[in-house]
Amino acid sequence: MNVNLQTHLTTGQFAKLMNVSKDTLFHYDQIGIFSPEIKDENGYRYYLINQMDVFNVISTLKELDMSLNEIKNYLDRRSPTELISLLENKKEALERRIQTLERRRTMIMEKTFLTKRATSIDVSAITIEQVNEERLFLTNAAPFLGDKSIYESMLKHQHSLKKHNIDAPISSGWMLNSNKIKKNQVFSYDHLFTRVGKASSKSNFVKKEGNYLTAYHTEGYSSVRKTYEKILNYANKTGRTIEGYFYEDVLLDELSVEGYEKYLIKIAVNVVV
Amino acid sequence: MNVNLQTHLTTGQFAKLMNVSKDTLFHYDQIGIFSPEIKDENGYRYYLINQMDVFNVISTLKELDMSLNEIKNYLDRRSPTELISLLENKKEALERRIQTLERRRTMIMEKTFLTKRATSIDVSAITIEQVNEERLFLTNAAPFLGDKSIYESMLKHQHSLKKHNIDAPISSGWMLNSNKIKKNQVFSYDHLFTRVGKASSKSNFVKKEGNYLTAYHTEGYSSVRKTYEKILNYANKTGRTIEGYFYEDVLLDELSVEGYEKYLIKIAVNVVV
DNA sequence: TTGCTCCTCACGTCACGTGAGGTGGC
DNA sequence: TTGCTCCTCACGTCACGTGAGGTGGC
Repeated sequence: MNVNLQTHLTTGQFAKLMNVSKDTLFHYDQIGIFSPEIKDENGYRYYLINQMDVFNVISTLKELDMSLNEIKNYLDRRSPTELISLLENKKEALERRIQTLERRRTMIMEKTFLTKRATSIDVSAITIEQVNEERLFLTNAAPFLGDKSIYESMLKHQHSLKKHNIDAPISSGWMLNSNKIKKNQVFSYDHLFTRVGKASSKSNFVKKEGNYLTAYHTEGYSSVRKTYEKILNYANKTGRTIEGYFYEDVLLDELSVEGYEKYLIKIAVNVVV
Repeated sequence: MNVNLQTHLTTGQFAKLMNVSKDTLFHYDQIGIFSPEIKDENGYRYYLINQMDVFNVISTLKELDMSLNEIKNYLDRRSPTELISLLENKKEALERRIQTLERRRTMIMEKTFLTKRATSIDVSAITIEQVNEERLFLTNAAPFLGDKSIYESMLKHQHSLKKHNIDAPISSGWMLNSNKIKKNQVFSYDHLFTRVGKASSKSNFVKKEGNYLTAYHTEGYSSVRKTYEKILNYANKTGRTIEGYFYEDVLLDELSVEGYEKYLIKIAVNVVV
């Protein structure tokens, strides 16, 4: 056999060069998608450097989410025109993928920020926060008739999000008109909101910038009303006027704590100082 | 059993809401990572809307490349501080991922462009092309002593790329000092180059902008010298002065054609008009 | 009753990974 | 001889997917 170790690479060498495991090369040989140029009598595989090109093609196509079978099929009928249409398809897929990952990245950063703040917060304090404008997507909440209406509202909100193609949302919460609390009416939410990012066209409501009277609730949803009233009392005592909606946000959720009772809920409402 | 179809979702409904298959939910139930809140006597599963949160957590972590087992482990010991360190890790992984995909996107666009042009080229023509500056990463080619030195050079180039962390390169090729061709010296390449994008700090050579006398070779590497001489003759005949390096690029490679003999090779050299 | 959904096995698949046990070249 | 690399099975794994065959509610 004409095996020159200067120019022919063993399975291990080629694997190293291509940043894959030897098993991968065995596997490719076995399914017939990529075999060494030379097989010695003793069964040793020898790859040529120029096989790198072919291997790179396979890697590239694989990273474009093609299965080995699809790749094999493409390679069997490859041509410049086939390649162009393949690449144009893949380009779009890739861009969608990148967008998803970008959104996920914003989500992660947002979540990290919120969680960090949540761990350093004095949950018993009432503060005034300067808040920037935010774009929200709202749906109406069902009139409150027990847990059932909460479920209904959430379900409806989810379906709306799906319908409007809002995926990987940043965060969601509830809204409640402050007049209801002022007038001591029945405690029932008006809207569910989902933050949609500044650039999004999906927003149907703008939460205006300004000063928000903010408090935290730590004892689970069932007693959340107490904190609404705490805010109202505080505003009355300090002579401030509450305006618009209460915004209810979850700072610590299932990602970091287990069960609704441990959630950290933030309640904020615009005040005219 | 207290099953209320208004507030409890069946496996199918929940699957639809979460954009996954029913099998996924069965699977999650089986491995104990995510089970329905309620199992009826007849074995029917019922999920609560608020289980969406938990499921979303799993989806999110999965998209951060965690295995179901890792996710289960994290969920079992979750806490705000654990979450923060997890997210910070994942953020970096995500950014590396996005970068890779971005590079791949440029590569795809570049490749599409080149392939499109390659299919519309008159391969027998010699033309003068206006070319922008390009940043290259060079390694020296081994002195030509047959195929072996070609392999050695390629191997060395690849190892250099790996060493300098240049992955997903745009395209590579060979360089040959035009004086050698002019003086009819032995045909042997001087460098291998890899394009590294304008912003990269990895470049160690700048291919200058200017007019490049360009021809194409279609009969495989072994006879490539003919086209070099064709260019030289053309320059002499038209009274142009050739300068610097010949750049040898492959326009159609294994991605679209099978085998070196079918490659479309582009050869270009700077001319002072 | 029909059509749709629910269930549980058990086996398949995809792209390798993981030993186990043995060979071969400097 | 030692250490490293090569090989071939065969079985495992991960995250489901795919029938097959049967049940249950409006």
